[in-house]
Amino acid sequence: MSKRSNENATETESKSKHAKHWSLGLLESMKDPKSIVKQTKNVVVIRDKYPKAKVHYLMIPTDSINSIYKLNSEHVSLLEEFNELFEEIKSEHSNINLIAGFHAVPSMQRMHMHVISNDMISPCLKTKVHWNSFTTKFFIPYKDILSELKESGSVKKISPELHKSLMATPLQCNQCSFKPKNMPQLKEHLLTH
DNA sequence: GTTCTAGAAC
DNA sequence: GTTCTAGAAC
Repeated sequence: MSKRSNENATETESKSKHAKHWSLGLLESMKDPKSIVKQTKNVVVIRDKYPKAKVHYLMIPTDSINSIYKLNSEHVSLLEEFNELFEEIKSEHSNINLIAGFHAVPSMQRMHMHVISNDMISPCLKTKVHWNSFTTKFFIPYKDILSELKESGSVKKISPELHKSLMATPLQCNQCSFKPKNMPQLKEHLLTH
């Protein structure tokens, strides 16, 4: 079958004017019982649709907060609830190293905190951008966001130049000094940890 | 965010 | 010739 006819076959759902933009996907997942891991009045925890490690959850506020850059001092208590849920999740995964943080430049709408294991073993981890999103300063630890919010009442954006340079960071294992030549070599190496 | 694929890198 | 990466997607 040609590529063109493939596109036509799914045109109704993928190309119509009413199709939802991909960046709104988290709002759909938040409502999907199959994605939900746990839920409180203020927060929903879902499984990442394309996990980049053995454990990869997203913690999302029920309130319509578009990103960390919309946070103000009144959201400190929300972030403190995030930490309580993070501690709860850690206690449910006793032998796994979990880290919590935010992407400096998120692609998906609705503020979301990544809770991810440091093994980084997953078929969905494919590109240098994936890797650098979790292993460079592009990944802002939860505690950094909380203290910046407490100290200045908001979270400052990074410059496009810094964004570009972080994404271009040479590959470096997150658990040792190994510097892989390419992604396949990195993925092979991760299996040895 | 993912998919696809041209052309760079090997 | 095959593997791998990076940029377009209307």
